[in-house]
Amino acid sequence: MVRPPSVDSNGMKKGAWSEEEDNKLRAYIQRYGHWNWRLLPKYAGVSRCGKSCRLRWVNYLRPGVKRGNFSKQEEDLIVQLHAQLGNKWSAIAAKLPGRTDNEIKNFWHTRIEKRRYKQNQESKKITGHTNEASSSKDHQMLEKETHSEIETTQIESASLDRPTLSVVTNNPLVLPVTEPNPVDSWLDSFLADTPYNYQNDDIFPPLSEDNNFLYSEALQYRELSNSGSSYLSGSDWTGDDNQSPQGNLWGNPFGSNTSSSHQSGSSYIQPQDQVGASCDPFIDQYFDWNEL
DNA sequence: AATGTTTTCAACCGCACAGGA
DNA sequence: ATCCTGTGCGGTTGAAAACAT
Repeated sequence: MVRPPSVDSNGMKKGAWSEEEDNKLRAYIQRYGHWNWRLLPKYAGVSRCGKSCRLRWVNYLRPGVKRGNFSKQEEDLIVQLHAQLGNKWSAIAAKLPGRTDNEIKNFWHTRIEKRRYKQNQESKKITGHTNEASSSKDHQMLEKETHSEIETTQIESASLDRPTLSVVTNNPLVLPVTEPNPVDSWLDSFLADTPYNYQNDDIFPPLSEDNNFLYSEALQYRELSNSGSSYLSGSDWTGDDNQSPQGNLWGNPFGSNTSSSHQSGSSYIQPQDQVGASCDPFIDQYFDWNEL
């Protein structure tokens, strides 16, 4: 049920993710967090646009993401929340631990909405009402109907806030971002299940020439960045325009002045301007920036 | 067993918004 | 005040899987 892999005009892969890509992305984010989605794929060694990486992480790789059928309780909650919030899938997802907005959206359209459509059609047959509207229009109307039907339903404020992610690392360059339980428990379970031991530096996939940030390229970045010209192509998610990157290209997200905040339920390391280091601590192991 | 149809859901796309320069 | 960039969201797509004939 996934799109076959393909490569766009910018050399970016599209379509289904391979296990190798998943492992690279997961390993990188587990270690460093997602400090900049646009630049992240380069450092992580995946030929994907940042937007694709974010989506893959958020909807599939992120620890704690539940897969499989929705329980009756979850379904009821979705119905109730949709009545309150409408198509605010991310807001609904925030109340269902482990469920993503994409998954809930799909669930709504393929199960709940369809079931109601059928029920609606059946009740119309019984009451003798006919409807000449096209099926798609019917669908849209149904959504409005179902929305208004339960609009008055009052629900208890669900205290099921999605747990947030801890960035787990033992790299001294990375400030650990820790969250209170129950985060640790499910994250530990996840780590135990994964093929890599992400807390072990020796096992982390090493830099390689063909899939990571190259030394020469780093020099080029730095040179052009300092001169104020744009080097990177494809700053948009889709990678199909040529806007120049803004700021922080050489910021060190792992430095002493790193701060963190939370966005969409995960720890988010905010880069701070700090000339003298690359965005990737690995690069710093290989050469002395002061000599450049 | 072969073929056609429907269902499912991962992934794509474009837009809007926040925040920094 | 304006522009630019990064990010997140919601709608849509499309191919595999499941089901029906």
